[in-house]
Amino acid sequence: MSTTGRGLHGHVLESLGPAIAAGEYPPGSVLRTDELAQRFDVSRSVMREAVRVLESMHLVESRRRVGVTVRPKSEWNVYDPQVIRWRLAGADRPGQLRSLTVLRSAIEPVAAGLAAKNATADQCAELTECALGMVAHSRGHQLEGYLVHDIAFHRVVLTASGNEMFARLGDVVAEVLAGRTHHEVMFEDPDPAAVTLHVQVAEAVRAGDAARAEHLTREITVGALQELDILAP
Amino acid sequence: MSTTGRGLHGHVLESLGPAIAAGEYPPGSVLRTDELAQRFDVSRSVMREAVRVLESMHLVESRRRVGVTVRPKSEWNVYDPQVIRWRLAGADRPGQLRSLTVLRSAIEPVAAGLAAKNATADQCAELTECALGMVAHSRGHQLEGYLVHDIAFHRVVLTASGNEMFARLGDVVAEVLAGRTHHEVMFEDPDPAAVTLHVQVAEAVRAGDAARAEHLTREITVGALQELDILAP
DNA sequence: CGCCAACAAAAAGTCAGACTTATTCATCAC
DNA sequence: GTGATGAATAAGTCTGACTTTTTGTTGGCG
Repeated sequence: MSTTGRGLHGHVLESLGPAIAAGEYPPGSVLRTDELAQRFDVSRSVMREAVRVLESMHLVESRRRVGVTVRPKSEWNVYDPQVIRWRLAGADRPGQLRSLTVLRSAIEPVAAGLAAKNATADQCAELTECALGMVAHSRGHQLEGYLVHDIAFHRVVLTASGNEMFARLGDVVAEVLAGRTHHEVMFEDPDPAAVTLHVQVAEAVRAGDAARAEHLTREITVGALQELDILAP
Repeated sequence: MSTTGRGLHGHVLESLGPAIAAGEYPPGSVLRTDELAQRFDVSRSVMREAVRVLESMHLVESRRRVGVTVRPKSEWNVYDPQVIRWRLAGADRPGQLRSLTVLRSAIEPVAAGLAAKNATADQCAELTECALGMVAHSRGHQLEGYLVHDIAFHRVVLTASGNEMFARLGDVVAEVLAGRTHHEVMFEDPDPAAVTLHVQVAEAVRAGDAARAEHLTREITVGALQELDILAP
């Protein structure tokens, strides 16, 4: 599932990245390339490549004579899927999940509205298929099957919006939904009302009713916010 | 203004990144590290570091025996500020500006609503200061001064929302606003209605009126969409 | 006592070359 | 035609020497 890990430098990243993302090294901490190379038992070339990648994510800054310093969290490229994964794997997973859910609540309704205008016939069909799959797996503890269709549903909506920025949030939404199912309390079957809303969104998109698609999706995201107690009930 | 450029590998990136982002190399194009190193007159080590960064942005993929292949645009990390800058500097600048403006229209109203709940007293003061600055520079071709306060205003709102994901869009919004002023037709003074809206948003945030702040900001973004003919007038 | 300049140390940056490894393609036997 | 064998290729890795920038210190001078 993870995209990195190929090559030695990937291996190093997989170990060092999460550590930094988890705040193990407070902002301003200084790492030396040579020391890191020794610690991970790789050559300086490999370690330098890893540092370059961390630098491109704005997790660290490399300066001559001083070393590799960890940047404050406020400067990180928090939209980098890799960084998101690393943070979700770490200590501030709950906070990260909250931030991302709020982001969802802003993006997805607008995306659904655009999808109603721009979705192709194929995408409409795929959407109803996903919604029906959700219905089919909504009862009797088929959480995994439900999740698959839920993820696919939201991914199609984001893609069908026609906006590339929205489309690229598909992976993020997938992480959030999967996280909710796997790590949060989610032993019971999904809320029937939420399932119905998804079906209705699919209908609205097919009908080209942008306002309705947006409104219904907003109700879905409001539900997601309430689950995390971000909104008052 | 640009964060990259330090070191040889930065120079290479500054040249190769925009070229790829501009679509100069169609998806699937194959580059060889050694050839690139020769072309840019740098050592392989340096070129490898540059390629690693491009790889972390998902602009290219490096595979043994085949080379460095350019990925399809749909896989790029389009939220990477560097990638955004590169694309804004290239041929599909208009499309990029449209995508980002739509993104703004989704994010900023929600951010303003949250800001109304979470903004500190300092942030409220800063906000009104920005709004007043906009008013002060809204007449008599003081576009640069107006822009500075406009950017600051939106940055404060995004930061005051308390959501780190929103906060990190400050730079993106700045790019969009600056782009509109510098490269689009913007010879006349800003729309007085827009200026008023900003002042009112500042008031709503200070008053803690989330719904009003969100609604007013939505009106601002609708105006931005109309400017680009994304919405019917 | 304070300030500026020269100097020395430290760590990243750069380079060149040799070697390893995975992958692909072509060849050949079956 | 299919599957195994092998050679070619380009990335991956390592090492060691060298350069450059930055920082902190030292020492001289006002």
